[in-house]
Amino acid sequence: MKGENNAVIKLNEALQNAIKLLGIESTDEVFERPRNEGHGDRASSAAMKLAKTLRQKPLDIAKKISENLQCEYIEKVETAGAGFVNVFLNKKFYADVIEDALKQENNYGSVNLGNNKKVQVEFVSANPTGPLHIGHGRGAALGDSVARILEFTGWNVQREYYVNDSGLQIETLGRSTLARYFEILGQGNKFSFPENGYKGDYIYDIAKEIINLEGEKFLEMPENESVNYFKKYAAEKIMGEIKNDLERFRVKFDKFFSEGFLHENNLVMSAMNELKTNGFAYEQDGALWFKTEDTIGDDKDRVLIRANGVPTYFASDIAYHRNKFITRGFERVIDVWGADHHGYIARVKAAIKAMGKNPDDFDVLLIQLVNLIRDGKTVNMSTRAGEFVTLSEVLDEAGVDAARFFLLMRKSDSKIDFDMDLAKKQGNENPVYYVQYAHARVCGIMREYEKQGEKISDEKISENIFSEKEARELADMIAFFPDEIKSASSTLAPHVLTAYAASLAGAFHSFYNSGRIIDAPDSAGRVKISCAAGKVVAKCLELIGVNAPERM
RNA sequence: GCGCUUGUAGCUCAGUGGAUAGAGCGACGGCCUCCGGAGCCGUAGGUCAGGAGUUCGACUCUCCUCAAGCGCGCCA
Repeated sequence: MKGENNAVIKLNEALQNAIKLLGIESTDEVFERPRNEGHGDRASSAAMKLAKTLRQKPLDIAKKISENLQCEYIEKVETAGAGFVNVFLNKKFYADVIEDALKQENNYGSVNLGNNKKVQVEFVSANPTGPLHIGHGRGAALGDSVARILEFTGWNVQREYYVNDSGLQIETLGRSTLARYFEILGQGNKFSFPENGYKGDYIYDIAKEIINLEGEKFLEMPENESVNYFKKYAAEKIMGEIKNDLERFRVKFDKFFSEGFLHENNLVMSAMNELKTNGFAYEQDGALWFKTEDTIGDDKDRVLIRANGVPTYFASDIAYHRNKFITRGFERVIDVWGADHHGYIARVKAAIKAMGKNPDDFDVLLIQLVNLIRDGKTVNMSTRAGEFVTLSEVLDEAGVDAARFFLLMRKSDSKIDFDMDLAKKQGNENPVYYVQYAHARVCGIMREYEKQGEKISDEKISENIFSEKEARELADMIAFFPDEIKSASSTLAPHVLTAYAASLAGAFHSFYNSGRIIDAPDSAGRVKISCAAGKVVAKCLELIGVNAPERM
């Protein structure tokens, strides 16, 4: 398969053929990497898994498998423990791994898992009521990286931001801004600040802008007209700032989808009618209710349209997801939500089932809180109270690369301590520099190599380089890259790649320190290995949206 | 009360049924005549929250208990 390593494929096929010779029709068994050095370079536990179906002792099966194993890369086979098959690889394997990785250039690791199917990733979707903070940054980094990884693994990806531009929150935003407008003009007693209003300083800034643009005319205007103007102005202004922050954070969207669009085109009501027609909604106490199927996990029926005729947020969300799956034909939909919305998943899945789609095609990635730490202390944040550190401030301080790397280092559903002091450090205690440095170091070597009038040759790598442990381990890391990509893509988990990149960088640094690369007996081959490592590091960084600098 | 998530080294966390549980930071001790020392090598550090079960085999799956966070609204 394109993107995989040919040498690795041959090795795994040898295992599969050996298993088939036992009378098993098909198997997807592949070699694993044993933890313990004494257990060889690759191991398989297939014999133990097959013991039941074959009704033989695991160790006997293991012996048969090892006798059947035929592969040009295998130097020695042992059976061990309860029924492990341990394989020792020859040097040709590592040489071929590097040659194949280099030959595939930018496509190395680009395994096709998606078959060009349409998938939508919806993320950030922060309400335009205030600036993005570090938590939104985590969602942005995650959604964007997942989208990059899916693209790399053969999915047809669309990135979308859902703009909650109608409803109560925007009303509150407008009223908050209008209240500040009156306040600045010394008429604070004539329009009171809403109870759950937005208290951040940015609201004052927007009010001042309106004063500069429109003067004092809203002091005399009817409240409804003023609020309409203020909410529209403030929301657009804030949305503009959000877009600027996202662009700076290297996050691009294909579409900003407006909630207002759903209402203006009557799509919410038509979705509700469809549910009613199909028996998934009923009226009671003057409201319209969604009939939850208990099989999907939600425990009670939910209101769709209130007795006063106003649809709930859930109703818009049903219409929105109907639009994704049915109107726009996405075969798979991935939403990135804050973990505090987890109770909502069952409800939306139930709705997706009710519209005749498979809820398994809908994934929600939950992101836990980001705990910002400065000077060893937690910085508390609350959007409404106006106490928060904005994403933009974090980027000013730590830079885009450190911010993205840190936000993607952990799996999304565990909370992160974002240590501002560590992120700012330019040293080996900061993992992002460690990884970037490996890349810059490779580039430095390549520059030096070319300065000496040399270049990467077609000549095969001299196999005896791989009698050195550091070279073998680096080549082995490179051999596993396609597997890491598969894992990151199928579990929608960029942190797999940050962890892998750090290990790969470590393997390269060790290789570098174990002996000279240029001006060595096998320098042509050693440069090739370095070059392959540099390219894989660069690809990892690209997939998490971090720069791979040539100089630092 | 019910549900979701989390609990692994001093700290922050990896580990989607395989062998003796790993990494980074922090601590301690070494390595520059040399391609980039933003680096490398080594040492110490564990009741995988606790208990039971399934399995040839459990950090991983099931159940119970404990602890933390978050949900359970005709809010968004």
